[in-house]
Amino acid sequence: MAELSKAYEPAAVEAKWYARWLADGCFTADPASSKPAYSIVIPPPNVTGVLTLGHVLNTTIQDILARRARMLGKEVLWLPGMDHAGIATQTVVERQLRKEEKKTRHDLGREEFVRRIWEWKEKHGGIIIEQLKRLGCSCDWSRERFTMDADYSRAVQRTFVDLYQKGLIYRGRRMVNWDPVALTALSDEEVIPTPQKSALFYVRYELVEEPGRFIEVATTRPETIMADVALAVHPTDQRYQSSLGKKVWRPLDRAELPVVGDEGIDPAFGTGVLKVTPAHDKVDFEIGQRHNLPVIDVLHPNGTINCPSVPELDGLDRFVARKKAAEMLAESGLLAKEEPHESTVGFSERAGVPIEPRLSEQWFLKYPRVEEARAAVGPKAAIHFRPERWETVYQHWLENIQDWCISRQLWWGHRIPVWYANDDPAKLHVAIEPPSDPENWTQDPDVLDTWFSSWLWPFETMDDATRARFYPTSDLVTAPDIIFFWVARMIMAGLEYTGEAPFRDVFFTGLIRDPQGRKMSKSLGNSPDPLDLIGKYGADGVRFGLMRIAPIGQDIRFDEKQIEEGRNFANKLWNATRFRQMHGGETEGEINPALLTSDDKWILLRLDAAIRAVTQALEAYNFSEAAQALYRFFWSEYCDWYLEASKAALNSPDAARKANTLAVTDFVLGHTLRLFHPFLPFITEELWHGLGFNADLPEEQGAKTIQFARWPLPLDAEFKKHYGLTPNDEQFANAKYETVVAGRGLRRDFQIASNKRVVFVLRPSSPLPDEEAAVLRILLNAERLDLATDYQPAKGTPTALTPLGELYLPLEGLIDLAAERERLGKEIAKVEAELITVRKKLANENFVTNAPAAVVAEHRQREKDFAERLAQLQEMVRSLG
RNA sequence: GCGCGAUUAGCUCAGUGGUAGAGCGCUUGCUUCACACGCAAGAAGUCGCAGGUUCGAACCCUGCAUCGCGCACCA
Repeated sequence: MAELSKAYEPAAVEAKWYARWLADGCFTADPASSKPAYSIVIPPPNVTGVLTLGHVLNTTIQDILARRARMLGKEVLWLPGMDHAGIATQTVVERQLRKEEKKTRHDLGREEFVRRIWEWKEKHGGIIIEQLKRLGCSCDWSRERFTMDADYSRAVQRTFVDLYQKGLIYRGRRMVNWDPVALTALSDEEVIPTPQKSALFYVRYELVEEPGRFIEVATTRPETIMADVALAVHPTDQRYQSSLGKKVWRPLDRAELPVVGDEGIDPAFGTGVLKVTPAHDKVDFEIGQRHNLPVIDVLHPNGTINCPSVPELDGLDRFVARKKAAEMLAESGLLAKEEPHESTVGFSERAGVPIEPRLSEQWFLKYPRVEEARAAVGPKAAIHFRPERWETVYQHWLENIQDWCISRQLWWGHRIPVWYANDDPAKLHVAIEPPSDPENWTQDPDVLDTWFSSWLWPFETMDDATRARFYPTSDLVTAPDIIFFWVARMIMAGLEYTGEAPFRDVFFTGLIRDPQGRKMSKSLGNSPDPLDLIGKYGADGVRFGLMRIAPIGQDIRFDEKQIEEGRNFANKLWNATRFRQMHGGETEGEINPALLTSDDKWILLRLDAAIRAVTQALEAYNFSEAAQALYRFFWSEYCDWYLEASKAALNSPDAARKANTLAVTDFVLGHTLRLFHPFLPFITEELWHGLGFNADLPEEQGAKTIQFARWPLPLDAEFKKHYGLTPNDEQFANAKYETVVAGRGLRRDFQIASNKRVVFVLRPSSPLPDEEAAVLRILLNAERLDLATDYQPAKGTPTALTPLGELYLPLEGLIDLAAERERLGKEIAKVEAELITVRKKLANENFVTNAPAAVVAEHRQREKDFAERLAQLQEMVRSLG
């Protein structure tokens, strides 16, 4: 056994073991293995991404699942990879290009720009992969995938062609969400509705037929007036009956517009009149369609005004133009008023600017297998969501699903596999391979939405042998904000292309917030760098700290303090193990049942309870509960009680007794390390070897690495019988520990420092073996513990009633009748209060007749105990005189 | 407007019908031969509010309030 340092130093340990695991191929999944399969695909992080706490939470959970599955004897595949992240990546490289070379992507041209992105990817991409390794993630790196890999790209294009041939993909001129910064269309899901303070402008439109009479229209967008093609009112609105069918003059860019009636108008909003601008609003576009109105587009793709007939506005940015247009209206007396207004505006998820509804030619997908996808998720269906409430959200989205705009006006991504004939653009060639006479065709310039590739991730990342073995995957761990983007779409793609649901259990994590409850964000700077945390506290500390506070599906308030606790816990584990090591010897083998102490039996029973609790919590995906159970067992039960109590045996001259205690210690530690391993992979591996638990094990069961050691099973009835573990043992040990607490209480009450060696006297209620007294003495940090059935304390000697008898702390100079009387008085008051509560309950006939018998019996027992105790305490007071 | 979640000790959170819990923080005492990233002993809560069901409610039901999140609307 190598000697362990005083404090756990994670850095070297982590680096050493991760390298060893990789070298030994521990994470590599073998499709030929005969073990049952377990698989997870990682939600592929963006190639531009760096590790966030959200990733840490997410991947730690996946690692726990994967490592536990290995310990359960499964063949595990945790398949990692990255997403090419169309807009994000293109934006990063464009920014760099502008900064370093003062060029745009158009200066380079498409081919060169894409080459630059690949260059960037090789150089800077995938930082996050190295960071995941630091965290200890047991991914099968030999199978790492990228959504732009050649064969993956081919699969994406094949999917496009297939869906086109099935008639599900079509091209159309539609209203889409336009990002005027990234200059591309977006899907509805990429638009974030955001409340905005703006202004409502009341604009006066003069009636053509009745000069001098005006209709007032409330609008938030005066800069689009030039694109107005009508005014609309509700057909039954009494106020405007006389205007229906008449015409009005359009301000700014003077023209005659009809006044139409449309059911879609809300008479209660503004003045009840809507200016119809089909080119720049989805609802207006629909009204325009219904009334056969023209479409006038007055915006350039980048959001500047395109209206040469109004030179004052032409070329201005849309927001500058808004102010200018309002000023112009005011000058010409057509602005009745302007009032503050709050409305919700759609923002581009990526560029962070308001999107612009825009009519354009795009590719759309009519989702396949919608009904099957709905049926596939539910309590009794193939896929189960945790927490279950997300199933409602999923169902609701699928119920109201709209066609998916899948084309993007970007250069970085999977090129749409469509060619248009040069002599007839309506003639299409839709195939993975270009036409045989490419000079006569032009390929569609657009690429596909990144999610159109991600939705194939669970199966297109696997080769045939891997897929045959590991698909469908077992668990998916992700955040609920991508239910629509990713989870739902993967289910549909899985059903369409594999005929199966792509996973069984989906675990949704919570969101990590800062201590004030705000979302972590770059702009707030409230997001700590997980690598800094790992450097400071160790990967195990970060993992355990986070797992302990991550309740099922609830948002998490992050505080570095919690990570510090994780680190402290790892250190505790380290030192408790070091204590074992200091008592030398090789790992002990068989436990001799005849030599077991009550403490030994107690800790074995506690271990049994911990194994059950941890296993049960993990099976329920309740990671924080599992971490709590481990924490409590190891720190409060093993370290605080067992380890201290075992010092009695370890310091005794009886070698057989000492060896047996070490055997129990080794049994408990060996099990504990395995229970901890999914949470704390590095330190448990180090200690597993440091203490030699790997010796004598077959290779597939932990000789080389603890990750293949068997997951602990609860102690079965046979084991308990063989070692004579009964509830009585547990009760006796508990009585002993209660006695210790009472004795320490006496110290406190009489202000005796905890390090001062004192003499305690116990008048035992039943005979107490010497070795038990020795344990009491050590736990009380006493010079001596005298057992005396006939002990006559001096009047006023501090006395505590304990389950093992009366415990005295006789010290010269401490005898203080008044103090002792007061102390006893307080205790009597406490017991009396409890007694009253219990008696009240028992006096209630309804309770006695209706409550379960066991509950009533329990109350009766308590009444008896309290009454007895009270009598004893009163007797003690009386004896003080 | 509709829906979902939260509300328990100063803080972060467990606790689904039978004596209110943990960690941190706080107070006090300890460099007790594994650990000061520690040990021991404490103080600390009308379980958001109001009704109801029940012998009994933090827990079940109804309503309300506050905070957060979705969806819809948004001229």
